[in-house]
Amino acid sequence: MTLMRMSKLFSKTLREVPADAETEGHRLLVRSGMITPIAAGVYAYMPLGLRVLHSIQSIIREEMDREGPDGRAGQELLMPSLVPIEFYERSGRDQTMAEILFRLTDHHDREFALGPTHEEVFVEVFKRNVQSYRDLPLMLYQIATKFRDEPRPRGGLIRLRQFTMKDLYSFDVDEAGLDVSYQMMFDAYVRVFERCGVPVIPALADSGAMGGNDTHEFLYLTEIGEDHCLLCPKCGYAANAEVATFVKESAYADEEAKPLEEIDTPGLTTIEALAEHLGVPKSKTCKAVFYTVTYGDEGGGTREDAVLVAIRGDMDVNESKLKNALGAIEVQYMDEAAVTRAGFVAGSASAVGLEKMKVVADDLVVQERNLVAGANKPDKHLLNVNHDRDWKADIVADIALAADGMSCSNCQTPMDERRGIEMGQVFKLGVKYSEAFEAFFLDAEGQQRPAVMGSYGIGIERLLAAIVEENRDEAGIIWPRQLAPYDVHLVGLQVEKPEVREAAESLVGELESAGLSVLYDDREESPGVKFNDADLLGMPLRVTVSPRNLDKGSVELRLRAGDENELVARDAAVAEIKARLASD
RNA sequence: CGGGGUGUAGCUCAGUCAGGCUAGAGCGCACGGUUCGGGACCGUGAGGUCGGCGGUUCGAAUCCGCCCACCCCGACCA
Repeated sequence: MTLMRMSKLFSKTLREVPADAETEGHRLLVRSGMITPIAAGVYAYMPLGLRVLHSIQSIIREEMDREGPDGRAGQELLMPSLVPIEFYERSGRDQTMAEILFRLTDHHDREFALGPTHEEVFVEVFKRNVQSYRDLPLMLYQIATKFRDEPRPRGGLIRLRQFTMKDLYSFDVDEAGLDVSYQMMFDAYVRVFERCGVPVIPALADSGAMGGNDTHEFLYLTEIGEDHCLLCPKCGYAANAEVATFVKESAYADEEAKPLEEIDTPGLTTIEALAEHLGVPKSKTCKAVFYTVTYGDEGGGTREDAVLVAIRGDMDVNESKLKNALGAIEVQYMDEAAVTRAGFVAGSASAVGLEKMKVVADDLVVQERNLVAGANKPDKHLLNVNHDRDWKADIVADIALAADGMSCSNCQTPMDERRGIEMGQVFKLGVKYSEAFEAFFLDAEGQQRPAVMGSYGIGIERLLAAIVEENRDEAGIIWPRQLAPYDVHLVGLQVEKPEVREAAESLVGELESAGLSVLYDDREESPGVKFNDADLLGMPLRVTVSPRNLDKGSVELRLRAGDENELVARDAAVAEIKARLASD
């Protein structure tokens, strides 16, 4: 359809916004009638909104199908949403993703999940079709609906429970091949976001429940984002706060160890209060934080344990790093009540004298000398606590959270902390799934080897949300030309007058013949209503046909992104319109 | 899952604290008329299980209990 008459258009614009609209972009999408909320994290996509989603998908398909240097390219297919639970049991993700998995049971008590992601299904299908290295490399993808029972959907289209994802999976003979696939997808993603008019930065990320090694997220930087990342203004280092490293300079490593001393600290249960009372910087203290840790075991079950985490008092624990250091499925912060219940002294805890408890220490705190730490007795702390002498960590690792102003580990420049939304992520998975599913191929030497995999996702609705967030003003959406539902918004004023209607209809015909798509406002509404709707809906170019203009033998053009009206001769209208759109 | 909030017409909301006649407004919608370059105006009209169930009461949108949905903060999250 290259023409839509607004008198026939199913969705209508809203003068008032549903109260629960969240971000400005979300408000505009709802007000413009492009999307309609159905349930928490579930939306209906109306005709105009769907056209944009389709345009986004076309761009993504073009970039996925583009041939790489050695001729490899994505091939599109479609996997089911209904996936037998065994698939996820086999990869262990029925456990690691248990909370977000939508499960259902059929009439024969057979269990299924609504696919939250499809590594398992792709690797199974791969296995059935590939036996030889001659078939590799392969890149398979789909654009399909995913289901995730998010504990808390939010931000309009930012965190949905049902959404569309483009997910591509690469299969290579070895790591070197994976590197090629990964780089290809990385480059393709840069092009996709560029073409969609959304600025992103690739940032180092955590692979989390996906498994695997290298991974980058493509972050759209915005105040409404839920991810935190650290950016180095000098060398360009960019990383999600979950994995961001920074320079840790020890402050007291050179001090002579002094004798341990117990002091009274009545009522001092926070690092701030303690440091202030003693007149020392927070960095001179050692903070103890307790976590309940969940590990997966061989049988597919889980077991829990408690750990004490020691970190310098001026820093916070990075739970992702902690989880990775422990090889755990989950770590859960123990609040004061839980700590007390577990028999520890909240506010005066430390690893000193704590037997048979696993202790994880940040790699900085173990270097420092003569720190202040809890005495594990109410209202008592210890001075001059030293690692090795007074306590010993079972695991020493970088588990500190990077924060604004900390120094870049590449170039020592202070980094900026920013918020962002993850638009897409690329993972080097390695052989985790191919081994679990025995997806082997025979190499040139006749050796059986697991395919080396990568996986690459883009959230389509999230991208839509970012596009609107990025391309708007007070009046409405300003679609980038390549994504606009229609090229031209043709407004007929006083269309009940035959001369206006005839002029508008004939111009519509000419525009269609010229290959342009047209949203034609043929409603009998006042000019204000029509202009405001045109601004709200955001087509790149507005063309006004009215008695006033026709009297001058003209029509009027106005770029949505600009603020100038321009009269052009009716006879030259199509050529002028094409020129305006091309230069937009 | 913890904390907070909201649920009354298609939308935005008032009315609930202090129970009382046919439950209201604006916008939208329908019809008629006047208008026509930035969300016009006049008139007429349709539209409601007051989130649900139960209770208290002569009487419940209003008080009590349970439940549900949605939103916000946190936990959580590829």
